[in-house]
Amino acid sequence: MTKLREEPLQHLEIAEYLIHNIRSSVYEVNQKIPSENELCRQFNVNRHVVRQAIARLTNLGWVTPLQGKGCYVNHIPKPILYVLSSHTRFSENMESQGVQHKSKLLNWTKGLPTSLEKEQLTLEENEEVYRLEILRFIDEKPISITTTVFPESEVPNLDMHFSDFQSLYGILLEHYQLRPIRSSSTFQASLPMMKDAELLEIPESIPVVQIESIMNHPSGYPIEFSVARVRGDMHKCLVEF
Amino acid sequence: MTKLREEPLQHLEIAEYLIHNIRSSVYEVNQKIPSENELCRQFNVNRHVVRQAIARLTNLGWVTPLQGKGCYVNHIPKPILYVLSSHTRFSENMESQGVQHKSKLLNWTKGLPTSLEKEQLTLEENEEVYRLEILRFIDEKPISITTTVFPESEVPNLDMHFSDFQSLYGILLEHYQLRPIRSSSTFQASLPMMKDAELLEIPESIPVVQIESIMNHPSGYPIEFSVARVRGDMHKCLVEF
DNA sequence: TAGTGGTCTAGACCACTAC
DNA sequence: TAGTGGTCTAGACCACTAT
Repeated sequence: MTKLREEPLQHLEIAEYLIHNIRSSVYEVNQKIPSENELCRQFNVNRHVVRQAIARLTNLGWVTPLQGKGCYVNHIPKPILYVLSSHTRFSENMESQGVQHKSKLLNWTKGLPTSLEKEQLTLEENEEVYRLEILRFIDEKPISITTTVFPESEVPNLDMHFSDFQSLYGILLEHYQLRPIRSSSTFQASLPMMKDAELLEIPESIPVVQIESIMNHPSGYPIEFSVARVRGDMHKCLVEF
Repeated sequence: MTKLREEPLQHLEIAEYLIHNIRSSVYEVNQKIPSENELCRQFNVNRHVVRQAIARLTNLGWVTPLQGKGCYVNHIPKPILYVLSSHTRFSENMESQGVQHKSKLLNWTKGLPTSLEKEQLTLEENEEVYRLEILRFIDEKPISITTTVFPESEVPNLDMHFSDFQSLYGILLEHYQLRPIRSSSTFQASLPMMKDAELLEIPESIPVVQIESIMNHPSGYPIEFSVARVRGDMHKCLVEF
């Protein structure tokens, strides 16, 4: 009996075949790739091998399998440009590019800061903070989750203005005549936490950029510390010097 | 016959168990986790299920399996801070933090630019460029790959200075009295290309930050366009305003 | 030689979707 | 009901490492 299989790594070959077909639009965006059983017949391999190949594509963000339906080719959007400067805000950035956007307040708390927050905002002992979690959308698709923290003393009764939440900076400007100025930002690529991946509707293996920013009061002291987790594939950040 | 299995998703449970044990240092860094067969016995499941769990950990960057040896817990380094400003360079950044670093010229070419390069460097028709690929190390571990492009006219005979390559900016300063100034940078998270993942010695599922920079001549026109792919887990970029 | 991870086959049952 | 992807079992052979 001669062995049918001469070269190993069939799952890699199948993965490459599939990626090639996606790249060359043989399988079109938002359409299905052939079913697992179909690919088994096509390559004359066990279903497990096909599933290994598809797992690879899923991890790399090419496709999303849906139980009972099929395995769909993802739409990889052209990344939105986000200009990082001392004065730019999310809304302004999106509007300057003519992009339809939206924000949603996921939840908020008032209480004692973490030690990191305390340090970044140079808070006094026992000073309380407002902590907001905001989910932002572009073209109805979630793009980022931001956790942002203010000293309670700077924005007293902030939560009174949360009904019909639209824009954080709208609230600050309207009710506190406050226009925070970006002092510094750090950014880093990482994999999302499971909770963030769910909210952003991406698999756990799609990277996010984590952007930590410190915003100052116009008179110079820090009043906001925020940590944003942004879909890496939808977002490109620009800094000019 | 009662079914032995009541709840599904055993591979997820095993993955969580393993991650928990890594977090709490039951399995220590640079040490092995139990072998696949060991875990099969421990959880009384098929080896395939255990492998699914380990694949998950591998994708998330927790462990690296080595054929014939075992599956080792990765060391997740504290990210190096890289300050992005108009004048900072890689070497200076590393030295200011007292970090041992090194650069290696992987290869270089001289020829016509791509359309992107031509646009970014505002080149004339048929103007040639030097294109260098540089691999950088911190503490002997690869951290980034940079493709950097110069108009040939700005650095004539650049390749004459590549023997004993140490620092790109050293060469520019010594032989051309040139100190490029950062004009703008964009950054974006993504998964590495296969070739980059190999050079950076990371699995394909570990994210990288892609940083595109345009550097100007002191008199203001662009003379360098570079694209760096940096290990996301080893690198944190700081911008001050 | 024994143990490890890498690959593959063959077959089963389940949950979900479409019809 | 048929087809899809999700999960799991049982068993095999391979390549590599340690001894």
